[in-house]
Amino acid sequence: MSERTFYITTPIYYPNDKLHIGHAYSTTVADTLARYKRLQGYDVFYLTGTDEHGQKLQRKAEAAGKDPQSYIDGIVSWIQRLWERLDISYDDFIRTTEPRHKTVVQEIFTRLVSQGDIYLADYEGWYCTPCESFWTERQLHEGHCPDCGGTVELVREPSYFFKMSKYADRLIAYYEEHPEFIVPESRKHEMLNNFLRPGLEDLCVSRTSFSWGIPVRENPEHVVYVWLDALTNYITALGYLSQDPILRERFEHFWPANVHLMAKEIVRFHAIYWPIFLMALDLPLPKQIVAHGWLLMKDGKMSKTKGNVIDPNLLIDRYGSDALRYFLLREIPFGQDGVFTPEALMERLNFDLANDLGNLLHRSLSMLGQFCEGVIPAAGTITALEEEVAALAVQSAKQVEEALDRYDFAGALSAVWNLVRRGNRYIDETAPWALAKQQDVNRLGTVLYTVFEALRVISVLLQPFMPKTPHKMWEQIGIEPGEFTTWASAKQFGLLPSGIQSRKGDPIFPRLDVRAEVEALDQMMDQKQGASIVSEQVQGSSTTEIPAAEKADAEMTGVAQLIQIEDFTKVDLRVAQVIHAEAIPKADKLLKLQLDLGTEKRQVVSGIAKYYAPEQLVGQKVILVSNLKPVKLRGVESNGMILAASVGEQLVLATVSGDIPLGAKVK
RNA sequence: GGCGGAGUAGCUCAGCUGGUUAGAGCAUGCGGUUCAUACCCGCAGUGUCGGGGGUUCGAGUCCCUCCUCCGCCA
Repeated sequence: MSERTFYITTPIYYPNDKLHIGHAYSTTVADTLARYKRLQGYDVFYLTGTDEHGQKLQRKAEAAGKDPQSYIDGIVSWIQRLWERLDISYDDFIRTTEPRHKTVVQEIFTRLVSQGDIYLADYEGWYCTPCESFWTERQLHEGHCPDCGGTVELVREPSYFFKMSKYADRLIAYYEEHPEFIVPESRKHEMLNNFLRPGLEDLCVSRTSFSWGIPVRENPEHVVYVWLDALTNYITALGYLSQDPILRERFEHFWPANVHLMAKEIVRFHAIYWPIFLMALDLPLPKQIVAHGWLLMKDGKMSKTKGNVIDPNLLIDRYGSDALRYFLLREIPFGQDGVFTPEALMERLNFDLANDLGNLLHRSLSMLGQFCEGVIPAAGTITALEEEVAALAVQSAKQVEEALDRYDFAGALSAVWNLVRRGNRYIDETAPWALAKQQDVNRLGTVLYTVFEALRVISVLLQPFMPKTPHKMWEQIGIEPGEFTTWASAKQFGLLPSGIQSRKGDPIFPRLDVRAEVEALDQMMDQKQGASIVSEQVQGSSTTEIPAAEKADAEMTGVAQLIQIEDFTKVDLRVAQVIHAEAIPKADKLLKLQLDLGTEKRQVVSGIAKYYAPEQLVGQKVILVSNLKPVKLRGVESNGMILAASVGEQLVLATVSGDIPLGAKVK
């Protein structure tokens, strides 16, 4: 294991409802940092998860006629599916209802009681159920909850309290000794001026008004306060106080966290309560609390009632996960609020991705095909111009790191795009088509080599932000992930070997019809929740209860069972030939197939062993779903799926009716 | 009311510890190019850097004050 570790967390999300692009933003930001650190060679642990307790969830489940856990399970699997679709590379997903979390929280609570940091006393206050918050008399706004304006009820109950005041001075000192602790710094001032300096009140850390929580072991009518429960996920997930020595070791290895990432509204819990809990447990404090802004909609904060939420799945369906990630990271100045508008999204996708990056790759490959038979030439004489491009590439790589180190994602991407634009300009300046006409092979070689080397650097630098795009670029350029795609390789210009056979494909980002897309997106938002139901039914993955009103809404639109042509074109079907087939030991249904797609060979595992003997298959032409995410079946990697028709116990392979080259697209 | 942040080209924003003619992208106008996804490249701009005062040889960048917006708290 590497010496350098990097532990990063997102907040654990509250699964009372489906998530929106604001949550996707937090998680994407954390993912980008996790990927960046992995590329730099850090031993990274990236944690996300769900915060599954609380009265709100209990009531929501009741309203849906379900027990809380099964209600939550449905939403959690929806969330996990979303993260999968967004290429979120988390190392663990913690759910606060898991035993590994609950038992440790109970143990922590017991310990804090026994050392006197938590004590039992009477609590009286005004309670707002939707907000799960207690308010003092004077905090109320005309007798109503100052947060939501709802009704409050006077509650008196014996409760456990945490002695916050005992640790306040130590925390202030910690802030002073660690000026980087809270990012951005203005949040630190808020903490100091509003809470720490005026004096912390003891925090009520238990509830008796509902039962959906972690029971206090020595007094089970009490459940642990949601924040004490939720925040500790950051240590329970790693293995704090685990029975398993390997997990305990993991905790020692990664704790303290390098970054707790979150939106600004929960900074207070992370910057005050959490460090104090940790002090009481005698654990080191996290290195940084990093707060980002909100993603707002045109008409303000996202909210279900405003009907301005947009299901991230719809955007992924339409534009792809990389495009969505790019937009989020590029458009929102980190730390500030950003505004989501269909127009802004379209501009970013068309201008930056399609016109600048996609077109640069495409035009370069096109020239390479026409002038060099698709083979990357050796560079000839290097002039000052090439040196300038090379210098910019190296500089861009450094700027990306500097920007990422200060959480300036927009700045990092803009550094990459400087290089993209320089690439386009370089092509104009050198006019390879003219060089080809003049048959200036030496100069043409230099120019095209330089262009592709710049593209290689660009692809390497994009890895943290857009996980799929670099692979698409490499595939078309003709390089395999390896020594030319490492993070460090971006700082060296001239690594790309010559003689590579490129494989020009479709443009990696299609140019979009702005007007049509804006209209479609506006409509999606107008449809409110109906829109996400359509998406779910297409995916067939939801176990979430759909309220009747929303069901009716979906039925009225009448399109739930239809798919768009775009949905179909996402599936890349190819003609392939079986060149080898063998049974997989201990798997009576599976065969391991080697396929020839013309341009490449593929290994696919197929569940057709009951119907076909391996020798029957060799030579057969089949239809391959070529862009299916790779999986391991019985430990054997499968890169795609072949199509077959089946009914009952009958199954036949789908094939082509005439002669056509391998790799031909089926549509 | 207390504390903090922000106000820079039509729009979205960059401008670190004060230093030569204030920048980028988009939008606008003109021109070039044809390898490319009607794409790309060049040129042209416009800005009293919220208003006013001050410190300084010199301030968008520091200080004071006022206006507007936002955040946290009460």
